[in-house]
Amino acid sequence: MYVEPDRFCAKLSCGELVSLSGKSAVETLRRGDCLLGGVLRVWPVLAVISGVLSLQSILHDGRKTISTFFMPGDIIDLRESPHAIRGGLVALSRAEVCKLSPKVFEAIMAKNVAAQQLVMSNLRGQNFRAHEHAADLAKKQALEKLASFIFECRNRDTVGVQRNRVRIPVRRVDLADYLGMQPETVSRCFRELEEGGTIRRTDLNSFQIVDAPALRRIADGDRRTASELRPPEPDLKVYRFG
Amino acid sequence: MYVEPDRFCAKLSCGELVSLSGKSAVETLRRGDCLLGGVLRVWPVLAVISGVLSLQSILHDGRKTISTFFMPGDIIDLRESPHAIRGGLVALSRAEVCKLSPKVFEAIMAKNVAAQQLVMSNLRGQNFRAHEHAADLAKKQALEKLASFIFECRNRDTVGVQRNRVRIPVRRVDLADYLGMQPETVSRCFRELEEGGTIRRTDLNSFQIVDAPALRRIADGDRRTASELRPPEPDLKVYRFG
DNA sequence: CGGCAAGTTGAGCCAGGTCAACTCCGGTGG
DNA sequence: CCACCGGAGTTGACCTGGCTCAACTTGCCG
Repeated sequence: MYVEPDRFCAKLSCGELVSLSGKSAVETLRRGDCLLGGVLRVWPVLAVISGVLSLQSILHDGRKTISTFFMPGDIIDLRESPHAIRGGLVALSRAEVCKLSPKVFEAIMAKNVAAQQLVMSNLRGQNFRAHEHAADLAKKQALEKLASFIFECRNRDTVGVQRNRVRIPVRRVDLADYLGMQPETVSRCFRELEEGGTIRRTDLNSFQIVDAPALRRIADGDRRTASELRPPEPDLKVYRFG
Repeated sequence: MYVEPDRFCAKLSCGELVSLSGKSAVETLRRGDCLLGGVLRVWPVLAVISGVLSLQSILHDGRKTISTFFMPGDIIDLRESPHAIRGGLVALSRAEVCKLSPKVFEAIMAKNVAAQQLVMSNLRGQNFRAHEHAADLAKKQALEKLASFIFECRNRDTVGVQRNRVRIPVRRVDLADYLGMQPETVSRCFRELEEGGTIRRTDLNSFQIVDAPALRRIADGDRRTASELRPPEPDLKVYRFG
């Protein structure tokens, strides 16, 4: 599975870190703070130190979508993203980002192989998650999307105290915007999971996975219950792709 | 806007290309051919030479999703994608891919700066498109998604004969799987766009954009018609993010 | 203990999914 | 040349998951 890379800044050799710091700056954001086009054109490369950021777009009539969450260790590289206009990079909690000068960043990427591989790996990870997320959004039902998100959340949690304790690091509204649903629906789905005995909530934003296999099955769109599974896949379906 | 990079293979210096070729191979695929987990673990890095490939996932009950299209010039790097199991890389048309040895690929990335930047840029482009796509899937209606796709399609078309002639390079079903809707709905939306005078179809898979601004407005979720736009935005809405 | 933001619950409705029938088209063989 | 076939796309009628709107509860902070 995806392994959280160490923080970018911590990985560089000393001299490079200095030259990097020379032209970059750490900035602290409060929830709701938004970096828009102007800033991002000057600083299109950021490293997330702490907190959660989101890339969001706003439709003309106010519909809001969060296309991705950025978490500590992520390198945000928006140089190929000419939009940044309708929408922006928004902090969803208190957050620290390290603004990197693209020029210095490029220089480091060119000569420090370790840094380069780290960044590449992070980028691939973002890509992978984006694809998974697209698959979730496209065809899954609300409950399935939420189940899927819980796993995503668990996999990304760096603190990762115990394997089946999960903390949602964002508000319901943000979660809804990320999953392409309404906060009301998110709420109903949480209740359904809890009533089905799949999770048990502790406080508002954290809970425990009681029945992980069942949750996995829900996330994968498998509507069978545990009891229906006894005969271990007698009919092995073969899918014709294309 | 996003500019299609040249083909990977064409950009490398001669010696590197040779060393690359030494451990890689071009493979020709027919529509429906599918590269699954096994192959992808050995060859997780591919360059698309021609044709269209798709990354797809299958839910347990048969629901299929295409999370992304890969087109000529794209570098497919699935090393951070441990799934590849439920789903796979499927050719949507006749296609040629160049299988790259990860080891050689890494070596080239480490020492050839031009190649490295090319690959990085392509990866960022994929990321950007994935984010846009997620935004489309999450909150847009069917018609808006289709309009959005038409622009994506136009922007990526390397042949790009004329700016407002568009060719859809995939079947309806695949388009539906990509946009998270049913082929029937895609069909209905095409009709709606045509009846509204926004596009004019020539043959089944290609058409002409008649009213690009209107199409843009639809894609952006702006339901006003051209006539309602006369007063140029008198009320400038300010969105509060977060 | 007020006051506000966040989250939850309920009732009604509609965009788009589903299913089934039909059309259109390119290829194949008699 | 036409008859036939199968895959692809389209159309219509019906139904439902989740959006909407409004009211209510909970939690947090001074």
